Amino acid sequence: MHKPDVRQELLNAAIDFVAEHGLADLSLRRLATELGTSHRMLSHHFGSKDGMWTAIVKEVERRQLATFEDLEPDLSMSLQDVLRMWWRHISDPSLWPNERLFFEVYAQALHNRPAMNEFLTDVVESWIGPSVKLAEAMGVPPDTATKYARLGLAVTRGLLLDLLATQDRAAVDAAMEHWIALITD
Amino acid sequence: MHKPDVRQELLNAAIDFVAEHGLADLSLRRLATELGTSHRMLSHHFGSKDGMWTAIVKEVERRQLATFEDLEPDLSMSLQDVLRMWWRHISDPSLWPNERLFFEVYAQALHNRPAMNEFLTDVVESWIGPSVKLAEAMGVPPDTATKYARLGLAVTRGLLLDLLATQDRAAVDAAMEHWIALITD
DNA sequence: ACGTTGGTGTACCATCTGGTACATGATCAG
DNA sequence: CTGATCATGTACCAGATGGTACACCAACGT
Repeated sequence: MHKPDVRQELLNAAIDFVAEHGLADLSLRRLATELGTSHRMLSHHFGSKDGMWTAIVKEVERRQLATFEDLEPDLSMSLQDVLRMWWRHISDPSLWPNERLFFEVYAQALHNRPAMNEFLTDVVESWIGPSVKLAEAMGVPPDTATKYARLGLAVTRGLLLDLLATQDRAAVDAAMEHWIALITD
Repeated sequence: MHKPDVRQELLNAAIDFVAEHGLADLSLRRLATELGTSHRMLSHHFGSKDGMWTAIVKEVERRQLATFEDLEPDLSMSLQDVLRMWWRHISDPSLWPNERLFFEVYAQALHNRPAMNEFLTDVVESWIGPSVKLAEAMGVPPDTATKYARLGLAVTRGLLLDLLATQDRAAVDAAMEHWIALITD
């Protein structure tokens, strides 16, 4: 264990905590205590409080993009089934803390919080790109895919917000099923 | 000017400020300074800091619901035009600060912030209800309206998030137009 | 005229905040 | 072994925070 990369371990633990409890009004000292270390260590490894938040935000961005990599597009599946698989994957309760954190960072970035300025620049494009690519791989014409991608992203995020707030799995799943039926009639 | 209801005036001014600048990591003293008063006054009129945030959140909820009242459903219009009018209304830049604040409160409520616990209970239902009522008034069958309402809410909020982040009016409007075409084909 | 009520200002408190100077200890290269 | 590097711990700082005690004053009912 020469280099356990303590910084990375601290970062992972920190994200787990803020994903569960939020990052608003969170002090370095409180976070450090929750992580079993001291605020002195967080300052040391991340430079400052802003450095800490910046690192967290970057990791949140990275995890968001990684969501796509977890998905293996099986070309033998129907388009409907790929969409269903995608929704089942992204709406899994194990991802809820990450998604709560995603929306919190999103909202704070909308208010020009210092550490989150760059978050918005790719928050839409970085999803539309892979979506279109996936759709094209499934045989959807490029212009059609582009037309649906932005709307599909809105549906996904809107229904996620709904699910996180109401936890009404049946109703939200039904709405997604309705969406899938609408675009693959 | 016997009772200018200084509390309500302070609350309105406070909401204008937090809508523009966010409420995370905002201290009573900073807010008071921005409002031209002292933190002593905010404590006096709202009881405590939590009382202040609670009052703000309740007002945000109230304003959200009031969005529907601004809309006059003209039964001579086509369903498409009503939807377009609704989107033009709710996506107007003058409402952006309120909507940024709405999403910030939403995100913080997802993390069980003390003053925002009750925010989530009606955040979906309170929109679906009026939506269904409006759709029925336009002649849409009740079960169809219910089926579309939840999905339509997700589309609206998802595209609002997109618009607030990218400010790409043309692309987001096109996506909404695509949605309207999908459900009114 | 008088007392009451309630908005406002001043001043203070204990606590917490982010940051840092300094010391200690562990690991590793030479 | 020795020196260097880096993670960690202790202790402190100046500033900000939420809250509050107290005094003051204007408006009001009587």
